[in-house]
Amino acid sequence: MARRQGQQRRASIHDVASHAGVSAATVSKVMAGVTTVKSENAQRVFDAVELLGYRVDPLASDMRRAKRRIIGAIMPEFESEFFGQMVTQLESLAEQRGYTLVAASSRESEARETEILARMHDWRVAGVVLAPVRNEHGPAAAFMKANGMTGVLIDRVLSDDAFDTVSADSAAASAEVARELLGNGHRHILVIGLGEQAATVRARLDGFRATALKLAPGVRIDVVLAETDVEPLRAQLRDYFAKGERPTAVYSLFLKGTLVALSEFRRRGWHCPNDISLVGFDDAEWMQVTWPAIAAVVQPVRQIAGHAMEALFARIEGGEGPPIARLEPCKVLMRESVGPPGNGPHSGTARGT
Amino acid sequence: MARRQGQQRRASIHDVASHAGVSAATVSKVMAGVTTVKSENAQRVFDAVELLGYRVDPLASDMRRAKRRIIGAIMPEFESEFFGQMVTQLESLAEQRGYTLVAASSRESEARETEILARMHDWRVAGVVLAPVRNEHGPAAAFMKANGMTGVLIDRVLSDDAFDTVSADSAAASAEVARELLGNGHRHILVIGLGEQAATVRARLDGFRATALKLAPGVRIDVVLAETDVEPLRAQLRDYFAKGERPTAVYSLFLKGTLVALSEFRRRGWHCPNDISLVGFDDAEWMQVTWPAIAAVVQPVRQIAGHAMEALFARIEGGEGPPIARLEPCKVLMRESVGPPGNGPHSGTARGT
DNA sequence: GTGAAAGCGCTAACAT
DNA sequence: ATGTTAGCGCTTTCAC
Repeated sequence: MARRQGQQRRASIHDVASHAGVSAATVSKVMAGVTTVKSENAQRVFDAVELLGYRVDPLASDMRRAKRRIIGAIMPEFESEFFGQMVTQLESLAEQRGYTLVAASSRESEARETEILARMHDWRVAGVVLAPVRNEHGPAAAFMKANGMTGVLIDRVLSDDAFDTVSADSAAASAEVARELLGNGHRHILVIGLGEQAATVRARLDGFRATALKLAPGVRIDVVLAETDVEPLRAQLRDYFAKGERPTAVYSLFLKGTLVALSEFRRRGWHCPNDISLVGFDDAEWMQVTWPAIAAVVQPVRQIAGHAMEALFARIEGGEGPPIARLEPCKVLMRESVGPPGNGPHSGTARGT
Repeated sequence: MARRQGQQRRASIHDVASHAGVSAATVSKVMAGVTTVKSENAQRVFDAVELLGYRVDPLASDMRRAKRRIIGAIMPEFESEFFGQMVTQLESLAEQRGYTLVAASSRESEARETEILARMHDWRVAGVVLAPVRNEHGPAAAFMKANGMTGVLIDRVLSDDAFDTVSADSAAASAEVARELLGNGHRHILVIGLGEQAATVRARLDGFRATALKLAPGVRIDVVLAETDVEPLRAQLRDYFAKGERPTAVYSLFLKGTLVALSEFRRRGWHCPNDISLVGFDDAEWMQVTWPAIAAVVQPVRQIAGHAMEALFARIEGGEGPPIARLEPCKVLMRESVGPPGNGPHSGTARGT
């Protein structure tokens, strides 16, 4: 039987006040936990609150206060484990401080990113956690500066002259990947990535290359970088292998690259680690259960979220001082997709389904 | 050089009014697109708006209006592709109608679910899209009813006597899976799932069983259902195989079950589809690139989100009538993880890494 | 056509 | 210790 939907009017602070026989101001004080209220009156307020099911309207409350207790979060996407976990963390941390998190996805578009930011500014959010599509030099960060917004930049950033930044220590993690691969004896390695996320991809590439060259000056490092999207990368990778290149290991600088690499291996009938080794930046749940399990760099989501919120609230509460750039250490999980080179010969021909 | 963060006061409607030499009421009308304003005055308002960078404060605006243009979305989690895509879709649809989506994760807890809902009620959201942890009979839906909230239930629901519901047609999809597996010759199939999400899991199980039995009355269908969490399921599955059970195919009723099944196969050294076939409810990007690719039921996220929002806005705008229960058709993607049984003998001993 | 007045639900000074 | 007053930024009658 269709119950009628629709909001019956909720009790307001005045309803409570008249039920309790006090003024709205007193109710407000009781709700705020001010102790200077006569305990008898406080009790009457509590009773009325109970009776009427009264709850403070956070919007009306914020309206009067100086700052709104809303934090905005802008992520490039919500579909990956990484950003999903990030939003979950941020939400929970905001909530702990009595703030509401409003999250939005820029869907990898800088234009949308700025639009969302403008809307968050309209909402007069207390602060923003921005995971920019590209890096700290994009239009969104500029908008935040121009409008005096409070914010923290995370993930695809290194450091900024106006905002605190928190990201994974890509360079250090990549250096460790280099040590592992070189230690396994690899001397011809392909690195794949998406170029425009400059900040972090550059750090990952440089960190890898520097350490690899130090450990084995003769190592050959090929790089396949696409500009914006993942499909061009797939095409470039296909060309690369079609030319007859036969690296013994691939290091993918981002999650979708790992998927692309895997699917290209499949097309050619190569198996890890016998035909080729694979390590990816960014871990995912499925990587442990595939055969073979895929080695991956695990980003410390909780630390990034935690330090981002810490920094943000410090600024919201008026904290001064130069911006701080944090790099959080990653874990590198070496799984079965990595082994010594040349365990099995490459099959020279593609043989996919 | 640390630029000072912090909001300089934004222009209010009164600032615009005085700059334009009109009243706030007129500015409000111009912003709302009312046409009865003298075009000369309208122009002066536009100029002032431009000059001051004025934008309506949506919260203050909602304060005065009857209903707030905020939609709440509550998902069990944000970490999976399915719910990530769902939130992205919902956000975009809400935005198209001039609403803001506030999303929150119940983290698979009914207690938290109700808490979040209470907070959304405090926010006086216009409506809620709730993907309940369990099913339509949980405390959250009850809270919504008790408080006269407007809402739509999605995903782990079948139908409700108070709210519109939208979910994937689990039964039909499972029937198709049954046809595929039986058609391949399987006569001993294991179905695994998580029991407490009763609504959909039950539909998936029943849909599968009914069709399987119709096609081959002698088929043996084993069921391993865990109550709440995924780890107990893993344990039960391990016991099941340890007893010497050797089904030729496994149908997992939910994503994490597919991962668990895969990892158990690995422990035992079984490969798909030669040693055992596998189909999972819920698709994921990685399933196409693993070796072998995993067959999966693809839920129509866009349709679910679209119809949910349609139904929700219809109710928000006062639509009456009995609740509608929609079932959206799924796609079943048969991939390499499914083949005829007995292509290769099971290796009787575990041989994992 | 336009503006004055009255709030939405709340809180913060300031009186009392 | 409590109530009164004055708004936060906006919209909406309702006179003019």
